[in-house]
Amino acid sequence: MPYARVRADRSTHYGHRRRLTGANVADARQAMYRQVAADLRHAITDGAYGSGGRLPAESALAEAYGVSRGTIRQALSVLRADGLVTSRRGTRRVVLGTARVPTFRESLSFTRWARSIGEEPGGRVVDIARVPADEVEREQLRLEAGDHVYRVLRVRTLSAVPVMVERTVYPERVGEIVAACDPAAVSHTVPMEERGVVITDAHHTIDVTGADEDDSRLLGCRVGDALLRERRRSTDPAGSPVEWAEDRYLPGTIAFAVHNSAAASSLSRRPAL
Amino acid sequence: MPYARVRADRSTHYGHRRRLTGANVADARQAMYRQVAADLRHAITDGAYGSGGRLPAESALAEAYGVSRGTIRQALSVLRADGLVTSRRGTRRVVLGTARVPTFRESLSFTRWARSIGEEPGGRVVDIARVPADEVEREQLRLEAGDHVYRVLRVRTLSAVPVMVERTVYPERVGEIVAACDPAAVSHTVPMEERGVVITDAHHTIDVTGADEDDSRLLGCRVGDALLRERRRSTDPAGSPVEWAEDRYLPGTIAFAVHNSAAASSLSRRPAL
DNA sequence: TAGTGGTCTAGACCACCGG
DNA sequence: CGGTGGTCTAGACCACTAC
Repeated sequence: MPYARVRADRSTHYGHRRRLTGANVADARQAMYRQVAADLRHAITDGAYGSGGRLPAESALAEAYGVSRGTIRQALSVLRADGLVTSRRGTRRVVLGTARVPTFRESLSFTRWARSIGEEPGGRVVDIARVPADEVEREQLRLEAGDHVYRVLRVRTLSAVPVMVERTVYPERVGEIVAACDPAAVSHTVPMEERGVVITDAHHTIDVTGADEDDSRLLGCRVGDALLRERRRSTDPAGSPVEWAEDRYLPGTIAFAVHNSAAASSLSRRPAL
Repeated sequence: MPYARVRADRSTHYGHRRRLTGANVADARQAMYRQVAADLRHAITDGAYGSGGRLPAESALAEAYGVSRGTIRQALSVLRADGLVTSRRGTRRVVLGTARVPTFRESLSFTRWARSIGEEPGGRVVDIARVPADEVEREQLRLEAGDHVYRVLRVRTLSAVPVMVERTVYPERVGEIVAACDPAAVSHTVPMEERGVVITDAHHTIDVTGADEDDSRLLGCRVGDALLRERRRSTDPAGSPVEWAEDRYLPGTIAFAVHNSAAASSLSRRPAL
């Protein structure tokens, strides 16, 4: 009975408000559909339904959680986007996989990601400079001619072993925060968040490139050796660019995992320039 | 006035049904929210709002399209998943980018993708065999011991130049379709669809690997040279695995583009094995 | 044919952003 | 403060699947 969890919480915290209408039931702590989604997610990754198994009907879930069918559907759409379940007319939803799906924040921060898999992350700023933005940077960060950016070159480690070189360009207001960090700071994401810089969207391009002299020196490979490259433009809730980054990984250290579906795509091939 | 388009279509096809209740208005051809999403998508990629510009309010769109706010929100959630717009409480949605986002089907089929960018795709089956599934294949395709699979080795070309080697494993019912194709058939996806094999979900893992002897011979590179690798497990609407594929691209030919957001993630790093 | 998820409506209250 | 998107409800009809 996976859905007992949320119900218990709710009768404790909000039970007396059950009869109220509108959205006042939610938002108090977290949206109801998120609680339901989290609950079902745990049930699925715990194998409560098995791989290829069927979920209860929406109507059954609605009754069990004491919410409307719309709220249940909202919760399930989260799980569908993560690739945990399919759905189609006529039959109950089917569990596609039981693997845990990292949160968005884990997917953006090398530090959080490393810790989530039990590794010891490290980082060292090799070079940082405040310079006028070039044309590409102005385009990517949506800046005006004459605006300045911070360019940061940094090597990232797992258990003290270098695995990735990170070249990030920040608009001035964000770069100032990074520039104030200790060069050996493990995370830049955390100080940024503490200063109110929030990332809600990211565009990624993944391909292969050859190591240059910086890469060679920092990663201990030869110039020209192939590296897995991720380029990323991240934006805040207002849609303003927060960073433009190019990460280069030693082969064999990491892989990128993506899910897409007819309902929500998000992955595509692109000609490599 | 981007939203004039759908309205015109609708008054032509369904205008007389406007007053009906329930979902009978939709489904007839395509869901209303999909029409609205497609219309807004075109408006955005045509630059009608500019990059960083604001969309009309949901209420305004609802009135303009003659549908409820819920339907508009459903349409906008599609665009948000594609990374075309942000959204947050308090302000209108903002356009994140104006680049066209490929459809899910384009993202799965090398042939469709190549044509969508104006390239001439080709393919040649180098080897195909029906064999008992090994342990990994049984796991990936959710098969029983003793079940057979088809293993297909194929080289893919753009303008007759080899760019990718494809190793695909199919369960028997799908493999039979592929085995019946001309070895030089440009597309396997199309015959599969004609026989009722539909793919609705795909899990991808992207990393770098070294070329083996087959890759070397077919792509004209040296053994050990780095290739961009995509491994993919695709499932049908019922959640049954349809294929398990490993594609290896010559560096510099293609890149993968992904969007993710706090609202709908789907991208993650993984330790390489 | 019964049960399922897909689509749509009409209305409500709220948190949040900006002027 | 008004306007915006976020959340939730209650109900309806339908397309589709599986038996």
